[in-house]
Amino acid sequence: MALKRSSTAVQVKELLLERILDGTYKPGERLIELQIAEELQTSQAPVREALRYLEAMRLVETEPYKGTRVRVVTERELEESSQVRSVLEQLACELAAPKLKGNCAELQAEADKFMNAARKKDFATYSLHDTAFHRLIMQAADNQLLLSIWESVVLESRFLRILAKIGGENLVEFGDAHLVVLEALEKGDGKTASKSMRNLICKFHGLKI
Amino acid sequence: MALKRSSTAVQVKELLLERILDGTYKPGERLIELQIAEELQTSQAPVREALRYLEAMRLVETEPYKGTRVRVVTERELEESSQVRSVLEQLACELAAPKLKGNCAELQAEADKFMNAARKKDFATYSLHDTAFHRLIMQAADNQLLLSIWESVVLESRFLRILAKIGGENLVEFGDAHLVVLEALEKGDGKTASKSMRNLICKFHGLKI
DNA sequence: TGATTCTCGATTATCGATAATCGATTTTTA
DNA sequence: TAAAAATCGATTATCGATAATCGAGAATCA
Repeated sequence: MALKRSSTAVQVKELLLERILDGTYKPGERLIELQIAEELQTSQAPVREALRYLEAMRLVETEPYKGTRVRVVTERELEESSQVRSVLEQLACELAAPKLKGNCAELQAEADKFMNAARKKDFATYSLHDTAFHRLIMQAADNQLLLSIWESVVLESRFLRILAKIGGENLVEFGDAHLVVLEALEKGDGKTASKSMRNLICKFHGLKI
Repeated sequence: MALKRSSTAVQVKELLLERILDGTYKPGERLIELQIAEELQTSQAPVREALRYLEAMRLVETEPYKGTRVRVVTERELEESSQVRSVLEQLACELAAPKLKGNCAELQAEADKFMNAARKKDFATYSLHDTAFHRLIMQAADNQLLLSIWESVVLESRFLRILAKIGGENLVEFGDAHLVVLEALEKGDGKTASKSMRNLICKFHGLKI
């Protein structure tokens, strides 16, 4: 029963992470150590450690004596992360295909949910299940490093911004493209799945490759 | 002239990083905060922050109240990192090809050096220039995220361990495989370069894909 | 004896205080 | 008056001290 407690620093990290992702802290906003420490009834040291984690995750930037800010992700960086994501997911499809052959019930369930949301133009729900769909594939690939890099890249390319770019009109089309991947995986055809996945990410994220 | 000072924590991080990579600290070895602090004439706090950086880089592992150890990279994880590396470099070749078309002098220089080392079975020199060769391509891809992930993955898959697996006998063959990539890049043929690169990494790192 | 509890030194986790630095504002100076 | 210097509040960087916890061995007990 490895229920491990976690240090204050880790808890602070989790909280700050959540707040950065849900937009409580906006891009560019300063994170003031003593303010956070006081709010969370702790001291400066654990907060600083938490910020070092987030810095390594590229979610915040720190300059000596100037403090820490939520990183502003530029359009260019968003493109960069989509490029990287496309090959990470391509690899995941190849690796996951054998395991998912004839075993795609969970994937199908998520696909149903995001297709439903797509028809209703419900971005939030769409995003939730789309991400879950992709994460299932990443997990099935059974490569810890791949998964952990993917998680951090997905954080970087805040999904909602990508969806905004795709636009409500194309949401169904975008969802449909996922079904091709799903079919290929169901058949265990990693080659097709990985190609389709890469195309889907590149196409809808506006990459030319 | 952005010569920025760096905090004690960053300096400590750099030092520990160096020592982990050059083997001063062996895998599994404990890093004791107050010991390091005393050695470096600083206090515990900056050392802890440095360890948080290294933790996020997956170079060390920390358990609450048990301390921090240099991570032991298993054979399995080495494979995982090679898989990831193969697609990162594949992408880099695609992206870098236009820029490197007819502009591969630097790459050629590194290739000459590692081929020379390969013939002499000089692992250390080989490793140096092989890494430089790959890094030039990664840099030419002009994607900061890709580069930074690649750097961390390369750290993870300590190169010398990979080379040991390849063995002195095959070093020349391994080096030769790089020349195919080089030729394709020189022609600006990203498709061929990226395929050859992926094959080369997979084949010599013992992956089946 | 074999298992359990207790004790203790080592180490990590956290805190509160102080030093160093920043940026903005005010004051001084030429 | 415009530039330079001094000042000041806010914040980060670092330190030293203390609390919490761990692991290993000693002591205890059945």
